[in-house]
Amino acid sequence: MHTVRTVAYRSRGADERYAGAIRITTEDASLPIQAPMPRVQARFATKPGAVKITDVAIAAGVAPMTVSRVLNTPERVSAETAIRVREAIARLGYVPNMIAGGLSSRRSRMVAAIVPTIAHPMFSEVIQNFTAKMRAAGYQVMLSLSGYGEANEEELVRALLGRRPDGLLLTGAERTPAARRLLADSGIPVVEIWDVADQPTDMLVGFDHADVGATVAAYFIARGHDRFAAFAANDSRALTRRQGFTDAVRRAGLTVVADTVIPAPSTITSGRQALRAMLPALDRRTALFCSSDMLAFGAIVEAALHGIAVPDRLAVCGFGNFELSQTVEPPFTTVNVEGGLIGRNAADFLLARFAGQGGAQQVRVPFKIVERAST
Amino acid sequence: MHTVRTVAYRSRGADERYAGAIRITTEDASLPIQAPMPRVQARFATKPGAVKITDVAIAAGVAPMTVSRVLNTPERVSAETAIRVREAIARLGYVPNMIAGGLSSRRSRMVAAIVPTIAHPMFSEVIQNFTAKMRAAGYQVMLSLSGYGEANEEELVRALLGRRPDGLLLTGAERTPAARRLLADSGIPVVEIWDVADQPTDMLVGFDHADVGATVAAYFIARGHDRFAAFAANDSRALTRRQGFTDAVRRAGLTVVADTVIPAPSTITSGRQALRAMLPALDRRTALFCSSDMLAFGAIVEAALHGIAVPDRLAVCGFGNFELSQTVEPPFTTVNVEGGLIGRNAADFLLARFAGQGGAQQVRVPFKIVERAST
DNA sequence: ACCGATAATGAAAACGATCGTCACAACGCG
DNA sequence: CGCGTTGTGACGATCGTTTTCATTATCGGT
Repeated sequence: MHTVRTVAYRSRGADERYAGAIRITTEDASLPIQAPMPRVQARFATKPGAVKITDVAIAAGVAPMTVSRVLNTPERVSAETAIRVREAIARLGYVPNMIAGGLSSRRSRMVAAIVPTIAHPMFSEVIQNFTAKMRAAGYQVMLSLSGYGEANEEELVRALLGRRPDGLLLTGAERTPAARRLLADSGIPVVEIWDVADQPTDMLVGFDHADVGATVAAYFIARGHDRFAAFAANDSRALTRRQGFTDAVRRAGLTVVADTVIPAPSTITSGRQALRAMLPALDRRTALFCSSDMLAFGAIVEAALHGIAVPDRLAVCGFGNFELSQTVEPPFTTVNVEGGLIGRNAADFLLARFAGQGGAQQVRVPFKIVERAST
Repeated sequence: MHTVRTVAYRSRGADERYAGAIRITTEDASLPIQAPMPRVQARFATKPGAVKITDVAIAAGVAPMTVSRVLNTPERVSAETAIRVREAIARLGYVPNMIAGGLSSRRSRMVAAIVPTIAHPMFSEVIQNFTAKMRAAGYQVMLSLSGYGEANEEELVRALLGRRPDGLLLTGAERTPAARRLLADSGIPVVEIWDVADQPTDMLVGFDHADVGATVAAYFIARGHDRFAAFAANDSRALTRRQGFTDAVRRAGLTVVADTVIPAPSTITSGRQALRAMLPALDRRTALFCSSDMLAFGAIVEAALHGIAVPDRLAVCGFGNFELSQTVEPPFTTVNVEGGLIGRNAADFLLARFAGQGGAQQVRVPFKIVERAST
C-alpha cells in the first residue's frame, strides 16, 4: 500500500551543489521528504514583466499620480477619471506594489505581533480578534511565534523592525534592556498584552496574574479549605499566577501540600501525570489551582480514575475557561479572561495612535471566577 | 469572593458601534483613554531621523554597498572591513530597512499564508511547523485568517499579493477562477495544503478527504456494523469526508440513519447537541463518524450522560487525533493526519522553488486510523 | 471681465536599499 | 619585471510608488 509514484532527484543544471530536492507523488505513503536548505535564491521572486502604475496610467491616459489617487484618495479625483482608471486597472490586472508604496510613504500598513504560541485557545482568541479589527482598518498582521524560550525574542523583534511595521503587539511586559532600547529607538507604537507592568514599554492591555492567583486562594479559603496545591506550567505568567496563589495561602497561615511545575506548554497529559504524582498527599481534602484549564482537565480525569471525589476530596480550579472545562464530569471552576477583549483593545490602541492620538494608554481587563461543580 | 477591583464600562465617544471596551485604570486616574476609529493617519509611521545605510557607511568609512555586502554576502568582504562595519552598525543601532531592500532586490523574504482559523489544533500545528521552517531559512510568514466563509478569499489574496510575498500557502485546493488567474499572473510560487486536486494551482501537500471517509466506512463495515451516522461541520473538506463515508456505506448496501451538518467551526458543544438530536435513532447499534474530534468528544460525553454504551451501542470515530481523544472515557478511535508534516513539506516545497528548482511538486501525506476503545 | 478660491491633474524629486559595472589594489607566475 | 588574475570597494542606475509643488481648468460674486 505504499506506492510512491514518482521520485525524481533533480540537480540544478550543471551545478551539483544544489542537487537533492525530492519530488514525490504518492498514493498513500509514509514519506520522509526532505529538501536541502537553499543556498542560492532565484534572481527575482517577482515576475519581471509585472504591470505597474505607469502601465495603468498610460492605458487610462492619465499621469501615474492620478492612478495613485484613485486608489488612495478617490474623493480627490473626478468620477469620470476614476472610472476610466478603474477600468484600466481591472483590464490589466494591476495589483499595486505595497513595497514600493511603503518605501515612499514610510507607512507599511502592516503591524507585527509576537505571541508564544497559537496552539492555545487564549492566544488564538486574542489573535483572531486583533487580526480582524486591524484588517478591517486596512492593516495586515504579521504574526510571529516566539515559543516559550524567551531567548530569541530580541532577535525576533529586530527582524520584525526591519520590515518597518506601523505598530507592534508583544505578549507579556518583560523585555530585555536591549529589546527595550531597540523598540524605543524605532519610534514604533508598541502595545503589550496579557500582563501588567509598572513601566510598560509603551501601551498595555492586560491583567495582574499574581492577583488572579490571590483571588483564587481567597475564594478557596472562603469556602473553608485549609490544604492547597498548585500545578503550573513553566512559563513566566503561569508561574506568577501560582506565586500569587501560594503567597496568599501562606499569608493566611495555611499550607501548600503540593506545588508542581511542568514544562510549558501545558497539556492534559501533564495534568494527569501531576495529579498521579500527588496522590499520596490526597489523603485529606485539598484545593488545587492549575495555571491552565488543560492541567485542570487532566487532573480531574485522573482523579476520577483513582476514585478521588471531586469536589469532596479534591476541589479544582483552572484558568482560561476553555470549552473543555464544561464538558468533563464534574464541570470545573475556572478563571475567565476575555481574550477577545484584549485583542480588540490592543487593536484600538494602535489604531488610535496611528490616528495621531498620543498618550500612553494602559488598561486592565477584568477576570472573574466562573464557579462550577468542582469547588 | 471573586472581586474585580475596578470595572468601568465606557462607550467610546459618540460612536456606539464600538461601545463596550472596558477601561480599567488602577492607580493613576489620569488616563485620557479613549480610542475612536482613526480617520486620519499620522504623517509618517517611521521616525524621520532613522539611521540608514549611508549613515553606517560614513561611520565605518566605507561605501553603502559595502555595508550591504557585510549584511547579505559577508563572505565577499574582508574580515577587517566587516568588523569595522559591524561595529558601526551596533553603535548606531542600525536596523536595515527591508522595505527598501525588497523594492530594490524584488524579493520580500516573506511568505504569506492563509488558513481558515488557528483556533483548531490541526491548522495551528501546520502553521507552527511551517513558520518555524520558513523562519529558519530567513523568511517571515504573514498569516491571514480567512474564516469559513470563502467569499473573502479572493480579496484576501489580492491584498496579500500587493505585498509581493515570495511565496504563498493556501488552505484547500478550491479556488475561484478569478483567484486562480490572479495567482497565475503574479508568478508567485503557491503551495496548497490540506486537500488534493486534479489541477492544483501550483504545488500541493494534502490528502484525499473522501478517501478518509471511505476508509473509516470500510473499517466500520469490516467490524460488522450495519447502521451508520455522520456528524460534519459545514466546511467544504469536512463535508467531503462525510460524503466519502456515506457514499461508501451506501455502496455497500447499508444504511445511514443520521447525517447531521453543524455550522463551522466544530465544537464540543455542537457534538453534544447533535448526539442528543439523534438519540431516538440509537435504539440499535450504530457506528458514528465525526468530521472532527471536537464533535466526537462531545458525542461521547453526551452518550455517557444518556447511558448509551460506547462502543457496544454506539461506536465512534473522530478525525484529527487531538489530545482530547485520549482523555475521555472511553478513549476514542480517530483518524490521524500529521499536520506538522504538511507544514514542513509545504515549507520545503517553497524553499526548493526559491532555490530555483522548478517543477510542479505534489505530495499526498498519509493518514491512518488510530484504533481505541470506542470502536 | 476680473479676481481669488477651489478642484483636478501633472512633473519631478524623494524613499533606502541592491545590482551591474568598473576601477584599483595585491598577488602569483613565467 | 611585466602581465593576467583575483578580490575589494565605489559609482550610478534602478526598483515602483508617494510626496511635494506647480499648473491648469472651473466658477461664483462683484
